[in-house]
Amino acid sequence: MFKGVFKIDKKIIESLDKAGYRLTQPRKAILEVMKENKGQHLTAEEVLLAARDKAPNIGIATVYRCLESLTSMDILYKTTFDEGKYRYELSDEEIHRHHHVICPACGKISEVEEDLLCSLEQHLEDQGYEVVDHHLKVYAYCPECIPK
Amino acid sequence: MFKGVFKIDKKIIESLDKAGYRLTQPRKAILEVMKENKGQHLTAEEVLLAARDKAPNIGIATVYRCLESLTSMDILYKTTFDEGKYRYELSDEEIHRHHHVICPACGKISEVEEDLLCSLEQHLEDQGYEVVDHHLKVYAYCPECIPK
DNA sequence: GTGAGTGCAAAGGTTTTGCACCGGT
DNA sequence: ACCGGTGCAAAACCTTTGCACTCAC
Repeated sequence: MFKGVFKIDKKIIESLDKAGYRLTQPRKAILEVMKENKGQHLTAEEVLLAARDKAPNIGIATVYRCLESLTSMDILYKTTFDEGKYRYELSDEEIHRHHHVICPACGKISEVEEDLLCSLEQHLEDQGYEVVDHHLKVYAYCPECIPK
Repeated sequence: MFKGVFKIDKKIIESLDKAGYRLTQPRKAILEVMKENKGQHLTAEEVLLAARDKAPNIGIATVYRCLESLTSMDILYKTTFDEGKYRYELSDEEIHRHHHVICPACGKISEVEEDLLCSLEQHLEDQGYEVVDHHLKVYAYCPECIPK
């Protein structure tokens, strides 16, 4: 078991341990960065820059490999907002489903809390599907950007 | 006005003309390909291969440039299913909103007809947003792929 | 001590861009 | 005839991979 770690949730440490992953300096740095930016959607490049403060020698390949393994463990959620690159966010156990509102003008991304898709998922399950996850992106001008 | 074109919808021809775009051989080929594959989600590469039958000298750069301009005119819809590349489909005026069901096992993409998001959009508009579009992706094992 | 994990650099895949030429209007 | 559009090749990006070295266990 790993010792002397306080900045990262015990639950995450245990998941890593259970999956046989070592808690290395780069992984620690990345987890801290993701925790410090909870609710944000970071690119690999952004994670790299922030992680360099904690682990100066970290390289982009390591960032990608760590983000990938953390995503496969459901510690992170990987998505894209159609910009030609991926973004990662810390998974929140309370909110498994992802609802994002994207403003076409300022690009701000906010979260919608409501889960109003239960009936749709029920409908699919009635047809023999087994729903695993969903991702809803709503494109909407935010109050500050509404065009006149 | 363009003459001698029958394979492409008059409405699309008029849109192109009104926007000042010429109806060139490559654009014609691409529009035909998209029409022949209505309901499918094609990559630029797939469009290129299919378009070569109609315009043998067409290059990938032209495909990207055409797909881009057609997308900006809302003739095509551009999206991604998190594979590291974009896919394009012919826009359907009757269905402005995009609901896709993606099977994690076989990768098949099907469409959901229902629009069950009216209440969510109403909720956002009450908060001062102006909803423009949305894209819902549901990840669900299709009946043939349900794991035992 | 051992092998998972790392850092670097090179490669891979998709998309964009520069530029001279072509072809729709 | 004009100039938007094209084709080719090169460049730009983001992401992945190969390999020798390191460090968490």
